[in-house]
Amino acid sequence: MPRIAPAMKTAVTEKPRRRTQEERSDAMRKRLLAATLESLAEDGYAGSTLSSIVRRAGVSRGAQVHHYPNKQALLLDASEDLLKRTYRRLGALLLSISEEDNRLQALVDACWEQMFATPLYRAYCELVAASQRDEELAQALGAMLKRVMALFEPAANYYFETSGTKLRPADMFLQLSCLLSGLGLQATLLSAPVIRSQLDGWVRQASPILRARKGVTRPPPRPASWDRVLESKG
Amino acid sequence: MPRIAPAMKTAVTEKPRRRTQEERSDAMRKRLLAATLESLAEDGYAGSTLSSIVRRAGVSRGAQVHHYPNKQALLLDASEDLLKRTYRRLGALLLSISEEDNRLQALVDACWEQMFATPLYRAYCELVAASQRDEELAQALGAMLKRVMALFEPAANYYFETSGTKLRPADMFLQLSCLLSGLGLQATLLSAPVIRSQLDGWVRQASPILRARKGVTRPPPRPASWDRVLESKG
DNA sequence: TATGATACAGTCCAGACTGTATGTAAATGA
DNA sequence: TCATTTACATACAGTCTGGACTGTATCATA
Repeated sequence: MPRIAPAMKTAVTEKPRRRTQEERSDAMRKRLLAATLESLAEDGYAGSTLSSIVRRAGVSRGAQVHHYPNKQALLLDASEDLLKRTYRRLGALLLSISEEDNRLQALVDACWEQMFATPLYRAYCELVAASQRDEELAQALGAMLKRVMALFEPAANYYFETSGTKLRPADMFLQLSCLLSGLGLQATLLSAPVIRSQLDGWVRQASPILRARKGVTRPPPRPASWDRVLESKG
Repeated sequence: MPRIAPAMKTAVTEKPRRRTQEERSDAMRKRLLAATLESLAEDGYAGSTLSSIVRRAGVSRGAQVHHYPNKQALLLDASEDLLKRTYRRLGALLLSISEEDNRLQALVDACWEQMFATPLYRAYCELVAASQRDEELAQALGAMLKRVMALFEPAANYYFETSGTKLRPADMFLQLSCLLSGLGLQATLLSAPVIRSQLDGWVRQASPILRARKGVTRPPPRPASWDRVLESKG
């Protein structure tokens, strides 16, 4: 396989500016993690072999083994990356619905489209299934779930209030997340109308007891945990 | 490896009554299918190799290849078997709640414990995940889901009635099934109290609009499709 | 009972996967 | 600028998998 000669490289890119070691490592890890999550979503857990991942990332086998001593380490870090991506999406989502008038419907639709009907959620499903037989992975995912719930909970209670029930908004949205999980898992087996009707059904059923707080038109404050997780990377 | 000599075999069992070819085949297939579903639940899709399955079934590699030309065929038949088992469980479940006073709570609890918090559901999850990359399996599972829903729908409308909503009982229970799917998927990641509160939460929230029909104390009639699916086997 | 069909057992093999070992280029820092 | 560390590439070894193949026991039937 002919590789680009250094001379030619510089001739083309003009300024290949010598990258620092850390930059190189970060970029490489980023590529590997992205490729891993892609592979999990598309090829499944079993199909995500190290060979296929590095091929997808366009790097050599050696690069992977240099950054991750074994497959398990790569997948654990990929889970971590999955959490970060989820955080970012959820943050953007909560922010985007702040100025919707039908906030509940908007939230449900956005959650479905941006969180559950996505390749990232497919990757999550694969990891959850695999965690059944991988104690370490199970712990990582369990902690991850807790942290996401911990982020979502205050936001839910900030945006909404319940009436005529003992359930708090956070409980309702936990229910929603379970519902969306189930729908997402079987999305490819169910017809689009069935999914649509389930989403709308939940909204119709929840709206009498779940109201958007009046006067709250700004997104909730960023919780501290947010920054702790996203310290690195943009 | 010393195998039991035929003479010894007869001496021990006394009446080994020559089995007919069909009996032998059925018994063998039964063992293979049971082992396959077990393996799916315990070892996952990737871990369910032919070697591990035949080992679990206690038969030779040759037996499997004789009855199923390849792995795909075995898994497809295992999906079919999964459907049959689900049918039986659901039937028994619907029958068992016919004489409960708090029918809704009983149904939800029974569904969770007997349908979703089970190894069989784990096997289903593995198959669903795999169906993402196996068109044939996806079709089989999709058809299966439809048939189960078709069985459940009339039963739901038979036992229950809704009030104050456009949703029919069947819609409510489809929502329940999605909720339970999501809970089941992540059961090992969630704490028991969270699951419990979700189950109870749904009941509390659904009970105002979902009432058990008065006077209906007998199980729904067996639909015709039932017998078509369970024609063979007990 | 003889003969063909069916059911099952055990083995072999090509390919694939993971982990490791070794070699080369790039960056660091003294 | 040069030695040393870090980043990456390539080759290889050992293991496992699925499918093909061969041999044997059991059953159906004429």
